[in-house]
Amino acid sequence: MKIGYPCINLTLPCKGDRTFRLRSYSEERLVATVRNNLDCLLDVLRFNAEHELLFFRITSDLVPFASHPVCDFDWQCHFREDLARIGAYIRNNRMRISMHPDQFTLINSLDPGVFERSVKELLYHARVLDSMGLDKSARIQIHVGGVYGDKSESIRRFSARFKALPDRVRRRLVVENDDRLYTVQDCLRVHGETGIPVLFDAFHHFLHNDGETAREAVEGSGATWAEADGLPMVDYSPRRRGAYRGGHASSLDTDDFRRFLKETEPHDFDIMLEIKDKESSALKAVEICRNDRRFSRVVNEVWAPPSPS
DNA sequence: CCCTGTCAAGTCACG
DNA sequence: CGTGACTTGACAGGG
Repeated sequence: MKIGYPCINLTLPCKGDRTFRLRSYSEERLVATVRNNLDCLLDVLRFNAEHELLFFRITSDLVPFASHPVCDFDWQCHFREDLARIGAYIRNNRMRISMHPDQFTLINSLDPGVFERSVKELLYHARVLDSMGLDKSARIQIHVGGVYGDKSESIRRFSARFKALPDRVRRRLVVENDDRLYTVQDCLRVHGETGIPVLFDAFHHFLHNDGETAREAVEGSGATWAEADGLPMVDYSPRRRGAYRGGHASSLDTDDFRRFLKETEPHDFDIMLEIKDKESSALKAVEICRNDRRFSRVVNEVWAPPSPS
């Protein structure tokens, strides 16, 4: 099990997700911003390595407007060495990486233009990971998309579109259950049609499910990951007490986290803590796993399949 | 320098 | 049919 947090670090002074307004786009502005973001990313990764946080989500804002028509700059070439250096650092420290394009990326959209823009956005994400020389355990997670009045048809459309995606995108894509439309069960149907691994989001599952326990959902989604895909990825946010819905709680509820770990034993996975205070909660999680012998997974050990005995 | 309206992109629920 | 939620900060223009 590796423990991580998404996109930004609140301890360090640098900001790794700097962007700017489309109106103020210029090549100089882009280069300066990407320069800043890459430098900061390496700082954050160093911080993570020092604190045994080996799972990290790289922000989609690393290269602002990378998939927008306004951007005709060859950032991959210009920043080749920086990207390669970051990738080497990730590999040397056995870090796990994910990326998560935002809600505008919809490969099952009825609108061909939306689909087209989504492919460009996915290609951008794949290029970031490719430029870093990361293997296919570095994943890009998206939701299934819209329902458009017919979920089965929309799942079929997702699957058909998926099969036609560029290989560099297809090999990294995973689907995540969302909080209103597609449950873990729905994602498993997508897996059945495409073979895509299913990323389990515990918070979304709590808000939207088909009656199965978190344990069952972890087992079902976990079985969709082949060895070359890397360990299953799980997103976890604390449920906010008293609020049925609402955003992520501001800090880790250690009791709830312990309960989740206990409930899902002995299944191993890498866990992303999507919590407002970022690395602060992730560090708490590392402490919990290290100091509590009741938990069977070993943090940051190289994973091996459970022995049959 | 401070204030504040607005920011690339989509979909669904709600009133 | 129009607006807000999703999630949230910070960019950038105007005073």
